[in-house]
Amino acid sequence: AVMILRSRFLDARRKRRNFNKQATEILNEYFYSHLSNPYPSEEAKEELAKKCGITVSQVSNWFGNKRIRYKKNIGKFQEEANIYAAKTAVTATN
Amino acid sequence: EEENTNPGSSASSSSVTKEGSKSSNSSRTRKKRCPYSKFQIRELEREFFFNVYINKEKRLQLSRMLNLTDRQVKIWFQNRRMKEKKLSRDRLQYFSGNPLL
DNA sequence: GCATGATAAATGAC
DNA sequence: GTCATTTATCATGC
Repeated sequence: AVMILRSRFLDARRKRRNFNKQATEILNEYFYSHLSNPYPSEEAKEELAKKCGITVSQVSNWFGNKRIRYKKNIGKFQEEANIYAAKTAVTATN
Repeated sequence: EEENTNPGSSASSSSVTKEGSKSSNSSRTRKKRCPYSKFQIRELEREFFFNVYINKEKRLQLSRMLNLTDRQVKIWFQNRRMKEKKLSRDRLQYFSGNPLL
């Protein structure tokens, strides 16, 4: 029994699984609404993790990857940026 | 699998002039990340098993054997300790979740 | 075939 | 020393 759990834990680590659409939505919302400083605090990470149903480490990984990949090719994310900018504009202006 | 010889990653030859030196740049050029070979990893892991903290003496010895700088060995142990800590955290979180069983 | 999440070297703050 | 991070690389999904 323990062996099963252990093996499942070991190979479940590096085997990648995409996050569900809702989680990605939440993460992107935060990222593009904090584009000038996309560094969530520890508390913010915990909250995001809870809302997304993932671990804090996964949140950190996501932001790390997002930051550098965005920086490396801003053009590729322009459309995505506009989408989330419009989405959060409502709350920003009100 | 090759083992990096010069960290400067610069071109060939000469080299050993106290690499890096600072002729001008203090740190503008970040060293390119180069994955270590299986052999290097095995030896590092072996030492880590005996000692999570490595002394300066063994560090120098190990760095020579693996053709790495002391700084690289030092950094490797630091990263390895962080990895161990994270593994413990994940393990705890995973088993506490009790998804099945 | 790239997109994406996780991990491995390397840096810097403290 | 720890630790968040940057960056490249790895491994997988699709």
